[in-house]
Amino acid sequence: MDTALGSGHAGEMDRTVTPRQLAREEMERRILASARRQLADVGPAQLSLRAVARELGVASSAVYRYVESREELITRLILEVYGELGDVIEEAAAAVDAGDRPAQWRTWATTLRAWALAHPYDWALVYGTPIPGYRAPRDTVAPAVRVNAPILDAGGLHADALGPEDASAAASLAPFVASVGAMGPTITPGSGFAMMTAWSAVHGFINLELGGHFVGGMQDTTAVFEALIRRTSHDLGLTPRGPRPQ
Amino acid sequence: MDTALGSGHAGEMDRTVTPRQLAREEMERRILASARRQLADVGPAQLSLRAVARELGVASSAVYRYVESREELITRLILEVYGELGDVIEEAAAAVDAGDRPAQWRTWATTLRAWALAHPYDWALVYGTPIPGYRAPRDTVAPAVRVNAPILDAGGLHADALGPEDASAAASLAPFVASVGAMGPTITPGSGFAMMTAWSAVHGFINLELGGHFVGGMQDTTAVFEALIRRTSHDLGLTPRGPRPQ
DNA sequence: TGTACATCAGTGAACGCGCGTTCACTGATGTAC
DNA sequence: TGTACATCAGTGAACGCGCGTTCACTGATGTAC
Repeated sequence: MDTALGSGHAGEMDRTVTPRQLAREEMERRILASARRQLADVGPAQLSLRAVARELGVASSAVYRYVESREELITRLILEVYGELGDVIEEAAAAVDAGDRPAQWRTWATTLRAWALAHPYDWALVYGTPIPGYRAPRDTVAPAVRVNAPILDAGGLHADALGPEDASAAASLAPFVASVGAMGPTITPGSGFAMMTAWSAVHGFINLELGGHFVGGMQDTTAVFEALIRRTSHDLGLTPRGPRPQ
Repeated sequence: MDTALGSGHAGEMDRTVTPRQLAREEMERRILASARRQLADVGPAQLSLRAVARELGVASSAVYRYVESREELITRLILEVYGELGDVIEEAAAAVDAGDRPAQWRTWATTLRAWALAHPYDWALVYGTPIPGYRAPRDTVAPAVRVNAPILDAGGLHADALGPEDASAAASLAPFVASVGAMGPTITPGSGFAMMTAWSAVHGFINLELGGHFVGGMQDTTAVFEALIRRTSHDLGLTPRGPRPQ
């Protein structure tokens, strides 16, 4: 069967795509997809290569043509999950006026939470309790940053939440301030701190909600989360005043 | 061997404590202790009855004299961990002037974090990613509340962090407000919300720190956490003004 | 275009290990008379 | 105080299952001449 791809006599750079290569890519996709499905049933710690092979109707040893070890499969999953979440977040951010910083913050937070609730095990894989005995490699850092990039771009520039008594906190945040600066926006330690605090609040809320720790305390967690977004939006200096203590 | 315990002729209510009973209690303790130790090595999902038996130098079937199933062992561990954390928190709270609410808040938060860093797997068991397939029973609620009791008592009374646009959040918090009220202090939905937000920020910070998500961003996480405490203390209305955005 | 050799996806058996739970049993401890 | 019986902690073997990883192999696909 002749397709339009890799046309004519095989050039030197543009190698013809062989059926074998296509099959390999397809199988690679299927392995990752099956592992993702399993993740949702049993959690990262119980993820099993044999079960993946079983689901694909293939000898368990066959999987080793594609994956070096269970550990490597987990790493690939983590990368994939970060990548997907990054896509979702970026897509949501793109649908909102880039200059409207409160809207960007709100979008980031609600998208993150919605994704976490829809894919709790994917969430757990990247933001949950670390898997015992598993050590994430370096390649994991870049895709993790992409998830947070929109809010670094969008917010925190006006807040200054550190006072004189927080000097050592300000100093400690230097690496963060520097790495954000390297991405474009210049921020102060104080706004970096406001960012971290808001980030913590959002993560904490999501984790407590997923862990069932709000059960019996809140009727509509979404409504409370929306209020949390408004409040952190003030704290980040994105929205003027609003209700304050005292 | 005659001890002072259960003296004289065996009364009707005050049963003599037999060696068998003592041995049973001792064994019960040893099983839980061994399981706790294992938890720290392999995490909740991999906790194994056989490994506990092995560590105690006992046939694996012997454990079933003390524990109905793996599931029940996990429940017992959760209760024990909540209990211990509750003790630690209460002890710390008692060492601080009960009327000094900012100090109470600070103590609660630093104690919680210190305990989490010292016992990451115990922390994970109760506040981490839920164990796949495990469903916590009801008895788990009361000891969980005890952990948070000191701050419900100590703070949030002055904050009102909800405005008119947060009406549905305020309504949603009714059960929380009611259950805090049942414990003694009367709070408004707004201060309940401030509490939840601060609680989320503290939990989020601890989880992100434990997950290694701050690595490379902060030099001294403790200093930043201290700043977070000061900030949430303002937000709870415990400390007057302080640095503010804008 | 046809043949000879190299590559490599997938097989199936095996190694050596782990797990939770059950069951018939032995022997020590506890209790009633 | 002594004997007869009941309780129950702990044993060891077994059931039936799972796992990650290796290895020699078959047979299809790809490549060089």
